[in-house]
Amino acid sequence: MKRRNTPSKTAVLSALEQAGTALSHDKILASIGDSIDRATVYRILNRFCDDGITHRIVADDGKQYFALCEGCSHEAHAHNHFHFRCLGCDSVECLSSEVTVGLPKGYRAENFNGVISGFCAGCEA
Amino acid sequence: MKRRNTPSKTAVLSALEQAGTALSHDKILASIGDSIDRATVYRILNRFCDDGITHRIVADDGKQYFALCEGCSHEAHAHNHFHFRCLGCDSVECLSSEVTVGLPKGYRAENFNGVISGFCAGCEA
DNA sequence: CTTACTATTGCAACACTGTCGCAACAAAAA
DNA sequence: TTTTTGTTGCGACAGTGTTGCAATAGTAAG
Repeated sequence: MKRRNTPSKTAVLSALEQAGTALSHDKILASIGDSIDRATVYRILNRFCDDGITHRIVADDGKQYFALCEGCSHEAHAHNHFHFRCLGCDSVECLSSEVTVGLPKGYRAENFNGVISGFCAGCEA
Repeated sequence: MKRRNTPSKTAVLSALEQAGTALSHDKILASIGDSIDRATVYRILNRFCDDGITHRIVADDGKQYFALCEGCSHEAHAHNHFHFRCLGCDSVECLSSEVTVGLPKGYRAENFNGVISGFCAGCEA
Protein backbone atom coordinates (compact mmCIF):
# COMPACT_ATOMS: atom_id res chain seq x y z
CA MET A 1 0.00 0.00 0.00
CA LYS A 2 1.77 3.09 -1.26
CA ARG A 3 1.24 6.26 0.71
CA ARG A 4 0.46 9.63 -0.78
CA ASN A 5 1.26 13.11 0.43
CA THR A 6 -1.87 15.08 1.07
CA PRO A 7 -2.54 18.39 2.80
CA SER A 8 -4.45 16.58 5.55
CA LYS A 9 -1.60 14.26 6.27
CA THR A 10 0.87 17.12 6.39
CA ALA A 11 -1.37 19.12 8.69
CA VAL A 12 -1.70 16.29 11.19
CA LEU A 13 2.00 15.63 11.10
CA SER A 14 2.95 19.23 11.71
CA ALA A 15 0.44 19.49 14.53
CA LEU A 16 2.18 16.59 16.25
CA GLU A 17 5.61 18.04 15.55
CA GLN A 18 4.64 21.42 16.86
CA ALA A 19 3.12 20.03 20.05
CA GLY A 20 6.08 17.88 20.94
CA THR A 21 3.91 15.86 23.29
CA ALA A 22 1.18 13.32 22.79
CA LEU A 23 -2.10 14.65 21.48
CA SER A 24 -5.58 13.32 21.63
CA HIS A 25 -7.63 13.21 18.50
CA ASP A 26 -9.73 16.22 19.41
CA LYS A 27 -6.66 18.26 20.30
CA ILE A 28 -5.28 17.54 16.87
CA LEU A 29 -8.54 18.45 15.25
CA ALA A 30 -8.67 21.70 17.21
CA SER A 31 -5.09 22.45 16.26
CA ILE A 32 -5.59 22.14 12.54
CA GLY A 33 -9.02 23.67 12.49
CA ASP A 34 -12.22 21.99 11.47
CA SER A 35 -11.41 22.02 7.81
CA ILE A 36 -10.61 18.32 7.92
CA ASP A 37 -13.15 15.65 8.63
CA ARG A 38 -13.09 13.74 11.91
CA ALA A 39 -12.95 10.37 10.23
CA THR A 40 -10.07 11.46 8.06
CA VAL A 41 -7.98 12.41 11.06
CA TYR A 42 -8.67 9.04 12.63
CA ARG A 43 -7.63 7.28 9.47
CA ILE A 44 -4.47 9.33 9.12
CA LEU A 45 -3.49 8.56 12.70
CA ASN A 46 -4.14 4.87 12.27
CA ARG A 47 -2.01 4.93 9.15
CA PHE A 48 0.77 6.67 11.05
CA CYS A 49 0.68 3.95 13.67
CA ASP A 50 0.72 1.24 11.04
CA ASP A 51 3.72 2.85 9.42
CA GLY A 52 5.53 3.35 12.69
CA ILE A 53 5.50 7.11 12.49
CA THR A 54 3.56 7.51 15.70
CA HIS A 55 2.71 5.36 18.64
CA ARG A 56 -0.67 5.10 20.25
CA ILE A 57 -1.28 5.53 23.95
CA VAL A 58 -4.58 4.70 25.58
CA ALA A 59 -4.83 6.79 28.71
CA ASP A 60 -6.89 6.08 31.78
CA ASP A 61 -9.60 8.31 30.45
CA GLY A 62 -10.18 5.71 27.76
CA LYS A 63 -9.06 8.02 24.99
CA GLN A 64 -6.30 7.47 22.48
CA TYR A 65 -3.32 9.78 22.36
CA PHE A 66 -0.75 9.89 19.62
CA ALA A 67 2.89 10.84 19.80
CA LEU A 68 5.64 10.88 17.24
CA CYS A 69 8.03 8.00 17.50
CA GLU A 70 11.56 9.06 18.20
CA GLY A 71 14.47 6.75 17.92
CA CYS A 72 12.59 3.59 17.17
CA SER A 73 12.87 1.80 13.89
CA HIS A 74 10.01 0.29 11.97
CA GLU A 75 10.95 -3.20 12.98
CA ALA A 76 11.80 -2.76 16.63
CA HIS A 77 9.34 -0.57 18.36
CA ALA A 78 10.38 -0.07 21.91
CA HIS A 79 7.59 1.83 23.52
CA ASN A 80 7.97 0.36 26.94
CA HIS A 81 8.10 3.73 28.58
CA PHE A 82 5.48 5.41 30.70
CA HIS A 83 3.32 8.37 29.94
CA PHE A 84 2.03 11.00 32.26
CA ARG A 85 -1.39 12.52 31.89
CA CYS A 86 -2.08 15.66 33.85
CA LEU A 87 -5.55 15.77 35.30
CA GLY A 88 -5.36 19.54 35.33
CA CYS A 89 -4.27 20.56 31.86
CA ASP A 90 -5.00 17.21 30.20
CA SER A 91 -1.61 17.01 28.55
CA VAL A 92 0.10 13.70 27.95
CA GLU A 93 3.84 13.46 27.82
CA CYS A 94 6.34 10.67 27.55
CA LEU A 95 8.42 9.79 30.59
CA SER A 96 11.96 8.81 30.05
CA SER A 97 12.17 5.81 32.35
CA GLU A 98 12.04 2.54 30.51
CA VAL A 99 10.52 -0.45 32.21
CA THR A 100 10.69 -4.15 31.70
CA VAL A 101 8.04 -6.37 33.18
CA GLY A 102 8.31 -10.08 33.65
CA LEU A 103 5.53 -12.10 32.09
CA PRO A 104 4.38 -15.59 33.08
CA LYS A 105 5.83 -18.44 31.10
CA GLY A 106 4.31 -18.90 27.66
CA TYR A 107 3.04 -15.36 27.47
CA ARG A 108 3.95 -13.15 24.58
CA ALA A 109 3.75 -9.38 24.81
CA GLU A 110 2.46 -7.45 21.87
CA ASN A 111 1.93 -4.00 23.25
CA PHE A 112 2.93 -1.97 26.27
CA ASN A 113 0.69 0.70 27.65
CA GLY A 114 1.71 2.48 30.84
CA VAL A 115 0.05 5.68 31.96
CA ILE A 116 0.35 7.53 35.22
CA SER A 117 -2.12 10.27 35.85
CA GLY A 118 -1.82 13.07 38.35
CA PHE A 119 -0.83 16.70 38.37
CA CYS A 120 2.14 18.20 36.62
CA ALA A 121 4.37 20.86 38.09
CA GLY A 122 2.35 23.64 36.55
CA CYS A 123 -1.01 22.37 37.71
CA GLU A 124 0.03 21.28 41.17
CA ALA A 125 -1.60 23.69 43.56
CA MET B 1 -23.07 7.72 52.58
CA LYS B 2 -24.13 4.42 54.12
CA ARG B 3 -24.19 1.43 51.80
CA ARG B 4 -26.98 -1.08 51.56
CA ASN B 5 -26.92 -4.70 50.65
CA THR B 6 -28.92 -5.40 47.55
CA PRO B 7 -29.26 -8.46 45.31
CA SER B 8 -27.61 -6.52 42.47
CA LYS B 9 -24.62 -5.63 44.55
CA THR B 10 -24.24 -9.20 45.75
CA ALA B 11 -24.51 -10.54 42.23
CA VAL B 12 -21.77 -8.27 40.90
CA LEU B 13 -19.54 -9.07 43.84
CA SER B 14 -19.92 -12.82 43.44
CA ALA B 15 -19.29 -12.54 39.72
CA LEU B 16 -15.98 -10.88 40.46
CA GLU B 17 -15.12 -13.40 43.17
CA GLN B 18 -15.94 -16.31 40.94
CA ALA B 19 -13.90 -14.98 38.04
CA GLY B 20 -10.81 -14.32 40.08
CA THR B 21 -9.51 -12.05 37.34
CA ALA B 22 -10.46 -8.60 36.15
CA LEU B 23 -13.74 -8.34 34.30
CA SER B 24 -15.08 -5.82 31.88
CA HIS B 25 -18.49 -4.41 32.40
CA ASP B 26 -20.10 -6.48 29.69
CA LYS B 27 -18.52 -9.66 30.99
CA ILE B 28 -20.02 -8.96 34.36
CA LEU B 29 -23.37 -8.26 32.82
CA ALA B 30 -23.21 -11.48 30.84
CA SER B 31 -22.21 -13.40 33.94
CA ILE B 32 -25.14 -12.29 36.04
CA GLY B 33 -27.66 -12.36 33.24
CA ASP B 34 -29.56 -9.43 31.86
CA SER B 35 -31.83 -9.15 34.84
CA ILE B 36 -29.92 -6.11 36.05
CA ASP B 37 -29.80 -2.85 34.23
CA ARG B 38 -26.63 -1.67 32.51
CA ALA B 39 -26.53 1.61 34.36
CA THR B 40 -26.96 -0.12 37.69
CA VAL B 41 -23.93 -2.30 37.11
CA TYR B 42 -21.88 0.75 36.25
CA ARG B 43 -23.01 2.46 39.41
CA ILE B 44 -22.28 -0.55 41.55
CA LEU B 45 -18.78 -0.83 40.11
CA ASN B 46 -18.09 2.84 40.62
CA ARG B 47 -19.24 2.48 44.20
CA PHE B 48 -16.93 -0.47 44.67
CA CYS B 49 -14.02 1.61 43.44
CA ASP B 50 -14.95 4.47 45.70
CA ASP B 51 -15.06 2.14 48.65
CA GLY B 52 -11.80 0.47 47.78
CA ILE B 53 -13.39 -2.91 47.16
CA THR B 54 -12.24 -3.06 43.56
CA HIS B 55 -9.74 -1.25 41.44
CA ARG B 56 -10.31 0.00 37.97
CA ILE B 57 -8.06 -0.76 35.03
CA VAL B 58 -8.38 0.95 31.69
CA ALA B 59 -6.98 -1.41 29.10
CA ASP B 60 -5.59 -0.53 25.71
CA ASP B 61 -8.93 -1.29 24.16
CA GLY B 62 -10.23 1.76 25.96
CA LYS B 63 -12.54 -0.28 28.14
CA GLN B 64 -12.67 -0.40 31.91
CA TYR B 65 -11.95 -3.59 33.75
CA PHE B 66 -12.61 -4.22 37.41
CA ALA B 67 -10.80 -6.50 39.81
CA LEU B 68 -11.19 -7.17 43.48
CA CYS B 69 -8.58 -5.50 45.61
CA GLU B 70 -6.48 -7.91 47.57
CA GLY B 71 -4.22 -6.84 50.33
CA CYS B 72 -4.67 -3.15 50.02
CA SER B 73 -6.27 -1.07 52.70
CA HIS B 74 -8.74 1.69 52.13
CA GLU B 75 -6.20 4.37 52.88
CA ALA B 76 -3.19 3.07 51.04
CA HIS B 77 -4.09 1.72 47.67
CA ALA B 78 -1.04 0.30 46.04
CA HIS B 79 -2.10 -0.65 42.58
CA ASN B 80 1.18 -0.02 40.92
CA HIS B 81 1.24 -3.42 39.34
CA PHE B 82 0.74 -4.35 35.73
CA HIS B 83 -2.12 -6.11 34.07
CA PHE B 84 -2.08 -8.43 31.13
CA ARG B 85 -4.82 -8.46 28.57
CA CYS B 86 -4.93 -11.41 26.22
CA LEU B 87 -5.82 -10.46 22.68
CA GLY B 88 -7.09 -13.97 22.11
CA CYS B 89 -9.45 -14.67 24.98
CA ASP B 90 -9.84 -11.07 26.09
CA SER B 91 -9.11 -11.86 29.72
CA VAL B 92 -7.36 -9.41 31.98
CA GLU B 93 -5.29 -10.57 34.88
CA CYS B 94 -3.06 -8.93 37.43
CA LEU B 95 0.67 -9.43 37.17
CA SER B 96 2.61 -9.76 40.34
CA SER B 97 5.54 -7.52 39.57
CA GLU B 98 5.34 -4.15 41.24
CA VAL B 99 6.85 -1.17 39.54
CA THR B 100 7.96 2.23 40.66
CA VAL B 101 8.39 4.96 38.11
CA GLY B 102 10.29 8.16 38.67
CA LEU B 103 8.36 11.32 37.97
CA PRO B 104 9.74 14.75 37.08
CA LYS B 105 10.16 17.18 39.93
CA GLY B 106 6.94 18.77 41.12
CA TYR B 107 4.75 16.07 39.67
CA ARG B 108 2.27 14.22 41.82
CA ALA B 109 0.93 10.83 40.85
CA GLU B 110 -2.68 10.08 41.45
CA ASN B 111 -3.26 6.89 39.57
CA PHE B 112 -1.21 4.12 38.03
CA ASN B 113 -2.44 2.26 34.99
CA GLY B 114 -0.18 -0.29 33.37
CA VAL B 115 -1.44 -2.79 30.83
CA ILE B 116 0.47 -5.15 28.62
CA SER B 117 -1.46 -6.84 25.87
CA GLY B 118 -0.48 -9.93 23.99
CA PHE B 119 -1.27 -13.62 24.04
CA CYS B 120 -1.48 -15.79 27.11
CA ALA B 121 -0.13 -19.30 27.33
CA GLY B 122 -3.44 -20.81 26.29
CA CYS B 123 -3.96 -18.59 23.28
CA GLU B 124 -0.39 -18.58 22.05
CA ALA B 125 -0.39 -20.56 18.81
C1' DC C 1 0.03 17.51 -21.03
C1' DT C 2 -3.15 13.74 -20.78
C1' DT C 3 -4.65 9.55 -19.01
C1' DA C 4 -5.35 5.83 -15.92
C1' DC C 5 -4.94 3.91 -11.49
C1' DT C 6 -6.02 3.84 -6.82
C1' DA C 7 -5.03 5.98 -2.31
C1' DT C 8 -7.49 9.30 0.13
C1' DT C 9 -11.29 12.21 1.50
C1' DG C 10 -15.97 13.80 3.10
C1' DC C 11 -20.28 12.60 4.49
C1' DA C 12 -23.44 9.99 6.87
C1' DA C 13 -24.57 6.42 9.64
C1' DC C 14 -23.44 3.21 13.00
C1' DA C 15 -21.76 0.53 17.31
C1' DC C 16 -20.16 0.99 21.63
C1' DT C 17 -18.99 2.67 26.33
C1' DG C 18 -20.10 5.26 30.11
C1' DT C 19 -22.97 8.87 32.47
C1' DC C 20 -27.04 11.36 34.23
C1' DG C 21 -31.86 12.81 35.69
C1' DC C 22 -35.91 11.34 37.55
C1' DA C 23 -39.59 8.76 39.45
C1' DA C 24 -40.38 4.38 41.71
C1' DC C 25 -38.66 0.99 44.80
C1' DA C 26 -36.75 -1.21 48.88
C1' DA C 27 -33.11 -1.89 52.72
C1' DA C 28 -32.26 -0.45 57.26
C1' DA C 29 -33.32 1.91 61.34
C1' DA C 30 -36.71 4.07 64.49
C1' DT D 1 -45.32 -0.26 60.85
C1' DT D 2 -43.52 3.91 59.44
C1' DT D 3 -39.85 6.79 57.94
C1' DT D 4 -35.66 7.74 55.79
C1' DT D 5 -32.79 7.73 51.99
C1' DG D 6 -29.68 4.72 49.37
C1' DT D 7 -30.70 2.05 44.96
C1' DT D 8 -32.75 0.71 40.85
C1' DG D 9 -34.76 0.87 36.05
C1' DC D 10 -35.72 3.40 32.29
C1' DG D 11 -34.73 6.57 28.94
C1' DA D 12 -31.92 9.81 26.96
C1' DC D 13 -27.60 11.67 26.20
C1' DA D 14 -22.49 12.77 25.10
C1' DG D 15 -18.33 11.12 23.47
C1' DT D 16 -15.12 8.14 20.89
C1' DG D 17 -13.88 5.51 17.18
C1' DT D 18 -15.17 2.86 12.90
C1' DT D 19 -17.11 1.78 8.33
C1' DG D 20 -19.42 2.00 3.56
C1' DC D 21 -19.71 4.48 -0.42
C1' DA D 22 -19.34 7.81 -3.91
C1' DA D 23 -16.40 11.59 -5.18
C1' DT D 24 -11.87 13.57 -5.25
C1' DA D 25 -7.08 14.07 -6.13
C1' DG D 26 -2.01 12.30 -5.76
C1' DT D 27 1.13 9.81 -8.61
C1' DA D 28 3.25 7.58 -12.28
C1' DA D 29 3.06 6.14 -17.02
C1' DG D 30 2.27 7.16 -21.84
